[in-house]
Amino acid sequence: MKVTNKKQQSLLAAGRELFWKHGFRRISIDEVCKVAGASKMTFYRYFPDKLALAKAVFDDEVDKGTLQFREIMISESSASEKLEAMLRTKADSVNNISQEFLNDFYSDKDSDLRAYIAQKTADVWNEIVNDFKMAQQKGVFRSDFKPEILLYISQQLPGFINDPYLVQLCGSPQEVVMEIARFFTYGIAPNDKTTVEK
Amino acid sequence: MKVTNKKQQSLLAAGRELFWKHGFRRISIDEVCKVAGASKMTFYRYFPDKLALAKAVFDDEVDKGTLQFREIMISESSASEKLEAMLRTKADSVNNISQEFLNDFYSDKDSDLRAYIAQKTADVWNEIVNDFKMAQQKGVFRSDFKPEILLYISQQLPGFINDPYLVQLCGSPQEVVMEIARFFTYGIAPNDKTTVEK
DNA sequence: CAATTACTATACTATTTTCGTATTTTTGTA
DNA sequence: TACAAAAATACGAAAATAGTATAGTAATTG
Repeated sequence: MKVTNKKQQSLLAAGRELFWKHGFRRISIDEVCKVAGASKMTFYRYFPDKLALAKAVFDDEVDKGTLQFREIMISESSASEKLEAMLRTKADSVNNISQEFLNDFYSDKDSDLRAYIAQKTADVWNEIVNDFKMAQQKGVFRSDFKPEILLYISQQLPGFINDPYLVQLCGSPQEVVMEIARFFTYGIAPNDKTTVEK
Repeated sequence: MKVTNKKQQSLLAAGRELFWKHGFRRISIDEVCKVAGASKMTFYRYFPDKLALAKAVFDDEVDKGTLQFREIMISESSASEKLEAMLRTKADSVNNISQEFLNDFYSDKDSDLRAYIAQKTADVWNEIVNDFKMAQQKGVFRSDFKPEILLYISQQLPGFINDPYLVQLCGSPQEVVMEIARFFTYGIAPNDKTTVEK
C-alpha cells in the first residue's frame, strides 16, 4: 500500500507515534484521528481498519530500516565500520521501538497477523543476507564468513547492551557496541590492523 | 491511606509501573491485577476503584519526592550543592515521570481530582518553602533570598534542560543543571568562593 | 484441629468505549 | 455558482471494562 496523500501520511505518522509508545491494542482510531488532525471518515477512506494502519506503520518502519542498512552496505567504509554502524542502528532501533507495539503484534488472536510478520521478517532477513554475500564477494568480509551467524548474534544484542556488567566493563552502552563490533571484525587474535586500547 | 499489606503493595507497584508508561486512562483494572499477580476481588478489597489506586500512586510518588528533598536539605552540604542536588532530582523526575500520567490526572472530567491534586501540590509547596526558610535561618542561604522565587524558576527547568541551545552551550543537560545552580547560588558577580570555568 | 483470613477463579450485569457507517455541514477550489 | 473533499455530528452494533456475587482454595492463627 503506497502512501501518497497528505492526510494519509499524517494518519500514518500519528499511528506510528501512538502505537510506538503504547502499543497497538491500547490506541483507538479516534485517538489517532485526533492526533493526526483528521476525521474518522477520512481515516476509513484510506485504511480499511485499525489493523491496516498498524501494518502500514510496521511496513514503513521495516522499509526505513532496510534502507538504512543498504546505505551502510553501499558506503565506502571498512568491514569494521560497517559492522559498527549496523550494530549501532540496530541498538538504536531496539531502544526506540516500543516493545508494546511488537507485543501487540505478536500476541494478536488473529493469527493472520503473525504470518504477515513472519513473512515480512523472512523477506528482510533474506535481503540482508544477500547484501552481505554481495559485499563478501567484493572482498569486504573474509570469504568463509557466514552472514547468518552475524544476524543470529545481532538478535542477542539488546540483551548485551543492557547488561550492567558489560556496560560497566566498557564504560557505556555505545562502547559495548563498538567493542562487540571490533570483536566480530578482528576476532581475538592480535593483528597489525588495530590496537586494542583500554 | 497507609499501605502495609503485601498484595496491596504489589498492586500499587503494578499501578505505578503501568500508569507511568501509559497514563491512567488507558490501563484497566484487570491489567493491573494481572501484572500484580492478584485477582480482581483482591484489588477491590484494598481499593474502592481505579481512581483510588491512581491517587495512592500519586501520593506515594509525592511522598518519595518530598523525602528526597528533605534529605538534601538536612544534609551537611553547601548552598550550591543543595541547590544542584535539588535541581538534579527535579530534572530526573521530570524526565522519568510519564507526562501521560499527569495528563490523565489533570484532564479528568471528575473535577474532584483536580482539586485533590491542587491541594496536595499546595501542601508540598508549603512544606518546601518552610524547609527553605528554616535552612535560611541557619545561614545556609542569604537572608534576603525568597524561596518562592526559586520554586517558580524550578518550574521552568524542564524547558531549560531540553533546550538545544543551552545543552549545546553547556555540553550536556547535566551541565545545564549545574550551570543554573551556580548561577542562582552566586549570581553573576565574581567572588572568591568560586571560579567560573569554561 | 477448627476457625479465620487472604486470596483465586469464574460468572454475571450494567455501563462505557469503540467501531464502523450514514447524514449533514463546512471548506476549499475550479 | 457548482462541485468535490473533508469535517462534524450522530448513531446502532459490538466489544471492553467496571464492579459485584458466589463458591471454593490456600495459608495463618489461636
